[in-house]
Amino acid sequence: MFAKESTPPSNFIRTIIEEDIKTNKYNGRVVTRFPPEPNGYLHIGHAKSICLNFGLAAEYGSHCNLRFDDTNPSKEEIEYIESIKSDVRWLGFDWEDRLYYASDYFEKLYECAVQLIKKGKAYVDDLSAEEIREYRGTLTQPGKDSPYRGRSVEENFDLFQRMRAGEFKDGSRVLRAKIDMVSANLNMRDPVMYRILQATHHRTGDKWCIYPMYDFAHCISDSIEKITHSICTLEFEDHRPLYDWFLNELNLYHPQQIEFARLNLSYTVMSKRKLLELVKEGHVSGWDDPRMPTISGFRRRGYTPESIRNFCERIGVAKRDSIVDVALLEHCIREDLNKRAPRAMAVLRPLKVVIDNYPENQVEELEAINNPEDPNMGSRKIPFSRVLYIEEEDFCEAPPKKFFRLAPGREVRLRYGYYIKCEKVVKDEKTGQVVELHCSYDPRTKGGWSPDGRKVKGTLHWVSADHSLDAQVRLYERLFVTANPLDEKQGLDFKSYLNPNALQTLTSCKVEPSLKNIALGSRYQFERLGYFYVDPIDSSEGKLVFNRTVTLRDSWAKIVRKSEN
RNA sequence: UGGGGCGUCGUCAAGCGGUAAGACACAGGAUUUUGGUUCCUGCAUUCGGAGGUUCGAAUCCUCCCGCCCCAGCCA
Repeated sequence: MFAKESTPPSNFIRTIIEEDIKTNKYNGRVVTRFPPEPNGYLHIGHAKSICLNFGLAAEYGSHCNLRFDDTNPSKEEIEYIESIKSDVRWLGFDWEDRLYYASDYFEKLYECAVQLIKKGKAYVDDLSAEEIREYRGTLTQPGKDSPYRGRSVEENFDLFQRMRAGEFKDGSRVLRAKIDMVSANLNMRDPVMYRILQATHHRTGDKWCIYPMYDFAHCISDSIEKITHSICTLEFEDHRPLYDWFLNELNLYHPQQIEFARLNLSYTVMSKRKLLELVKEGHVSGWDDPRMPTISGFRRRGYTPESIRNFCERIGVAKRDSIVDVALLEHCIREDLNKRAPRAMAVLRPLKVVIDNYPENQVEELEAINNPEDPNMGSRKIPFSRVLYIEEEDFCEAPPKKFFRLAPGREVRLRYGYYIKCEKVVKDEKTGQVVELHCSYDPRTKGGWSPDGRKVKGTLHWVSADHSLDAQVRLYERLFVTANPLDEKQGLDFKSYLNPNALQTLTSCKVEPSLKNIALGSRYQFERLGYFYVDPIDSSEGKLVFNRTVTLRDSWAKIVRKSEN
């Protein structure tokens, strides 16, 4: 693990940076930035970008800025800014005193625009949005010049000043770069630089009624911050000529834009728009619903920042579109929690077991190891008594082949307890449901060892009925039933692939008494079941609510699945 | 049918003219008081296809095929 972390895999961005350092392109500097728009919560795709940008900076002994790309007040909110900051921090990254906003640069941006106007490289256009679209042409047909393209520098300057002064209404005019209406790259067909928006900005208030567009604001913001490598996703590749054009025309410090493929994860969706839709339509409880691929969702699910960082490193960085198997993410969190999470016993679907030959009222304290992977975590005592609960699925009246658990007449081990043998099955007369088991125990097998060396095939987890604590447990599965919900075959909407069983809430779970006063947000492995997280929001004094982060690998389930097919 | 990208194992992904890393997944086996963990073993004679250059090609050239992105006053 450490070897892996100390020698990060090679990728094309690192190669570019190494080359730039060698040729002294930026005097050996490496400065990056993470530039989210505060219009939604961060998802694991952003985590990839965060790890990349902050990681690269750290690797080259430099820094990465956090900059909010807040140029569109109609979509952006303070709530998102706060969530983004806390998510980046939670992931383990630090922007120190370099928290920036594109809106901090509005005045500078305005000056740049004026400069382009004076250079004859920008003009105010009175065409409507629809007309601009028409004049732009199509993918295969060139565009044509706006009738306003030939305005004088003086007129453009005057109009632009009056746009800023609020003399015109929304949508009536825009400022455009004068580039090339017949360019094969649509982004170069006189892109809009400023639009009029009579909106209150979350930071600048009503100071502005014109707002810069992404292409104009982003390159200049990068330049102001002396970024060296401006890393963004593939869809901006076509924008690079424009990025370069603005900086060249303005004669500004010029960072290098580099594009990589965004992360896609199987069994989920990654676009903010779609995630917002799930939130707004109530398919999930919020942005931090543990079913969501958001950073806050994974946090609430019980994922650790380490596991997510490790995942981001393992998936690599490249330019080809891909869908990473969510099994890799699950592997990363299991790997982390296996080493760190203390073990405990919890019974999700309790089946009552009475040990008939165990003395009534007797209680024994048995020793249980907290984490077999880490002896330093010590051990604890768990009470054993005559009436216990075991997992419903650990008993089978007519066991199939390879079923090693409890069955009539069969002996199994209770973990850290005794060997018990099923003597009698009690069923509900009406439903035929097994409601209780009567077993006998072998007093010589205390702790789970047999002096005569006889072996049992199965070891079950259990809790003492009188000593156990009640708990609510939420079992989470994948949000979608299909690996690629965007593959909308037969015209099906991605939401038609939503997994109706992605959340199952169990309310009559029983957990061992040592979990009495555990900390909110702590993580446990419930033996044989999976890793669980104490939900910090819904748990309270005397009320335990656990979220299942991920199940343990389950080779028995695999066998069952195979035999079913 | 314009422009920009991309095609290496089921999924990610190294490789940059010297004869296909690694991870996940999967399949066997060993160990095991978690059917967990750990540990072995197997898993691309082949790099989208076809030609060509070369002693030698996933790497260079040519053509072809496929996939993604672009026609917001979103980012």
